[in-house]
Parts: sequence; structure tokens; C-alpha cells
Amino acid sequence: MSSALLWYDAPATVVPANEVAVSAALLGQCRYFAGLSAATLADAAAMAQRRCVPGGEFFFHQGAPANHFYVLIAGHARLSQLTPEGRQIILGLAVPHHEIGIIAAIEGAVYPLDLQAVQDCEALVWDRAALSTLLEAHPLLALRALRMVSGRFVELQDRYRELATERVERRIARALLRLVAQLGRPVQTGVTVAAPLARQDLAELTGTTLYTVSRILSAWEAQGIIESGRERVTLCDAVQLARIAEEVPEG
Amino acid sequence: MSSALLWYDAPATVVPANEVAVSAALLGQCRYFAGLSAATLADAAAMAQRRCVPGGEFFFHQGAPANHFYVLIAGHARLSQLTPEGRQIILGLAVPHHEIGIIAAIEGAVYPLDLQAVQDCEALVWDRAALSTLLEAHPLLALRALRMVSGRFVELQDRYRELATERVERRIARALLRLVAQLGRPVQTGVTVAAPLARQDLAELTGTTLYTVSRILSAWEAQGIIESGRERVTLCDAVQLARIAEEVPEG
DNA sequence: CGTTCGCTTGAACTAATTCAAGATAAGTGG
DNA sequence: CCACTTATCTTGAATTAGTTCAAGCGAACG
Repeated sequence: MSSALLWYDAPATVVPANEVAVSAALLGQCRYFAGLSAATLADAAAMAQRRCVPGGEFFFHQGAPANHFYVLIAGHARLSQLTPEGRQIILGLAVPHHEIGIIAAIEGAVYPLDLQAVQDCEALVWDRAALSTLLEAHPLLALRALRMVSGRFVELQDRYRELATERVERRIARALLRLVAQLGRPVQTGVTVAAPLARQDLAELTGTTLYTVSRILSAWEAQGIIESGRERVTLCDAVQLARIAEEVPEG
Repeated sequence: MSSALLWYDAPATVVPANEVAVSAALLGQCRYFAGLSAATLADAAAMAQRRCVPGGEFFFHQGAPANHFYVLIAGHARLSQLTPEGRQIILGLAVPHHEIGIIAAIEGAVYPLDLQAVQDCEALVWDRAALSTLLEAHPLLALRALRMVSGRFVELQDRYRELATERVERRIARALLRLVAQLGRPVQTGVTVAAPLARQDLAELTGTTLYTVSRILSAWEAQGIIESGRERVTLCDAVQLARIAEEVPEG
């Protein structure tokens, strides 16, 4: 079992959610609700709750009844699956504004993966009944949900193709570029991934092994593309990494 | 370029779509519309058209503006993607009742893959404007779309995990079991896949090579699990194949 | 200060790919 | 009906990318 993407100090952006009420204004700042009518926002806000999940704990587990829909407000969370053999794969990382668990809209559905807080998280949450009511009452919400899932589907398809056709080095390059885009924080020598990122995590993200990741990162470090240390990767030469990620042999 | 999943004689189920009108009754037989209110069906039927696509031709291409939503009525079609290097992967096979292209509901979207008729196909089709109107007017339609895409998403996730963690032999076993479930036709010695299925097709379906598929099928044939020939595979021993597909080493 | 945990690296191994040659079967046209 | 052509499939041999195993290093942590 891996777990470096875990248990690091909550950054200052995590605010204790003392107030129970969720304001329509807060909702309006979420990508999912942005630009919707005041009536819709009010309706959604009335049914929303807040939930805080400490780093390391789970929002939900794979196979559990999908009873809640979340919009992450603060913190990072890891989307992962366990194989029947007990091997873990990471399907992605949720960052603030990410919507998770829309499958709760479906009668009888179960979560298809684990959602684990990497650090202290705060999220807005709707239970199944609220979600169903909202989606039926506000067609635009349902359409947004559809758009959101469709977008994720297309992304996953691309990653599927990547996994089916590309070498490990390129897959790691792409994963790292994605992580930097999601979680990048500028530092002196480049941009660092602002979360503890173990070799094992990268391996589970790219469908390879800890050892292969280590070898490839070592090679990149020798070439000056990255700097890395214990659970830490800093991208120094994005152009060269992009070249590795994209380059077509003959073309 | 592969292409055995192509150009075979249309079975008797293909009916020339001479009549232009689409009846609500026909719609009611489609999984996607089944059980909806008469008003919804009438609305949807009024906006529907029919389209026939001869075997070998494309419904649409990857990257083209997603302007139409299809429900396949007759024939099989192949969902595939081309890598930048020109290698093809097959993401799945659409059979009658399959809904394709709901992404057309999204403003500005493009199709993320190719849809090619394997044999003569007939489909119901709605253009983007009709689809948007329908989904906004009938929340249940939007919810069904959401359910449909979510289901596909979960399936794709499972295949992603499979690709990331399982050996080729098991992936081929699973693909074959899926194909038999979708397209199985009983014969004397077992159940045959009722479509021309080249080694290359299986390779593109499972992320491996023609040669590896050939070797594995040969081995299975020697063990009496399957019978196979040119573009043809018959499953004889489903139990043993399922064992290969499922078995966990220790446990 | 010792233990733990994550990382690195070499060496052996293996699954799968690639290349090459040929076999089999299906059309095609004389 | 037969030769010719083409496409699919098979199989061996060489190669390789990536895994697995094992040993050891070094930083963090109690």
C-alpha cells in the first residue's frame, strides 16, 4: 500500500466550517454552479451541507452506496481503486472546485472508487434525495452534470489510449505535467508539485512500478529536467519534459 | 490499419428506412426512452430523424464537431481512436440500443472518437438543437443521459484498471467474454462471435499486438477453450475462459 | 541514536514486442 | 476450374521494455 499523497499539513486555505448554512454566494463561486439563476442557487444552497474530512480519512469507499455528491472546497483528495489482487491504482487527484460523486444521482449506484483526503478537506455535500430533487427541478443543473461527466469521460478515454499505446517514460512525463498544472507552486529552480508525491504514487498514477519511476526520474534529474527528493518533484525544464510527453518519433 | 470488423453482409434485421417519420412507439422500445411519458416520447419522436450508414462508412470522425446524437437501431458500429502516431485502438463496439454522441448536448464539443459502421446500420438521430431542447424540456431525459454516461464512465474506469494491472492473456479473455455477451450466436460447438473478428481487432481492443493475440488464441485452441479461424472465434469452454479472466493467483 | 521509511541501483528475469518467413485461406480473373 | 493475388494467420528467433528481487543508502523521526 502506498500513501505519500497523504497526511501533510493543511495549508492556510482550510477554514473551519463552523457555520452550518451554505450561502448562495459561496455556491456561485463554484464552477459547477457559476452563472446559474438566483433561484437555482438558492435552492441548491438550501439543501447543501458542509463536511470536513481530516487528511488521511476517506470521504467514501469503493463499493459503498453512493449517497452523496460532493463539491470540494478546500484540500486535495485522491481518487483510487483497488484491484481484486490488492494492488492500488490512482485514477486522479481532486482539487478545490472538483465535483465528485454525481453518480449519487443514480438510484442504487455504488461508488466506483475510493475518495481519500490527502490533507484536511472541506466540501459541500448533497444527499441523494436533495440531488435528485435539484436535478429534476433545474434542468440546467442536470445538463451541467452531464457536461461534467462527459468531459471526464473524454479525459479518461485519452488516458486509456495513452496507457494502451505509450511507453512508461511518456506516461510519467504526462502525469507530471498534469500534476504541475493542477498543483504547481513556483520555486527558485522551477515549479514544484505542492503535495508530497512519492515514487509509488507516480507509479500508481501511470500503471508502472516504483522502481521504473525511480530510474526514469533519476535519468531526468541527470539531464536537468527535474529536481527531486523524498516525496518531492520540481519541474525545471518544462519544454524538455513536454517534448518527452508529446514527441512523435517520425513526424 | 486493421479492419476485419468491417464490411460483412447486413443481416436480415436491417430494414430500409423508407418512412421518414419516427413513431413514439419505436422510441418506446429503445432502452434510453423506455418508460418515459407519452408527452416526452412524442416530443422526442417529432424531432428525431433516421439515418442509414452502409457498412464500412463512418457516422462521424474523431475531432469533428459533435452535432448529432444517435441511437443505434440495427447493425454494429465500432468506436475507435487513432493515436497521433497513427496506431488505432478500439474502445468498444456499439450494438442496437446503444446511445452514441450525447456529447452533442454540449456546446462546442467535438467527437472524441470515430464511429464506423461495421455492417449496414440504421440509427435514430437528433441534431444538437433538438437534443438541447429535449434535454432542457424533459429533466428525466437529461437524468437518463447522465445515468448512461456515468455507467459508461464506470465501465471505462474498470477497463483502465484492467489495462494498468492485468496481463495480456487475461485482458484478451475478458474482451472475448464481453464480445460473446454482446454478439454471441450459439453454434454446435459453443457460442461464436457473430461478427468478423480479426486477430488485429482483438489486439486493438486489448492494447496488444496481433502476434500476441495469435499465440494466445492458438494456446487456447490447443486446450479446447475456443475454436478459431480466419476472422472467427468460437467460445467452447466458457467456464475455463472465465477462470482465466477472473482468477486471482493466491486467494 | 537507532529505527523506519522512501529512494536508488545493479542483476536476473520475463512478458511481450518486433522482425522475418512461411502457411492457409479467400477472392479474382482468365 | 485453375493460377494468381491478396489478406489473414502462425510460428520461430531475436530483442527489448519493464518487472522483480535484493542490497544498500540517506534522510526523517521518535
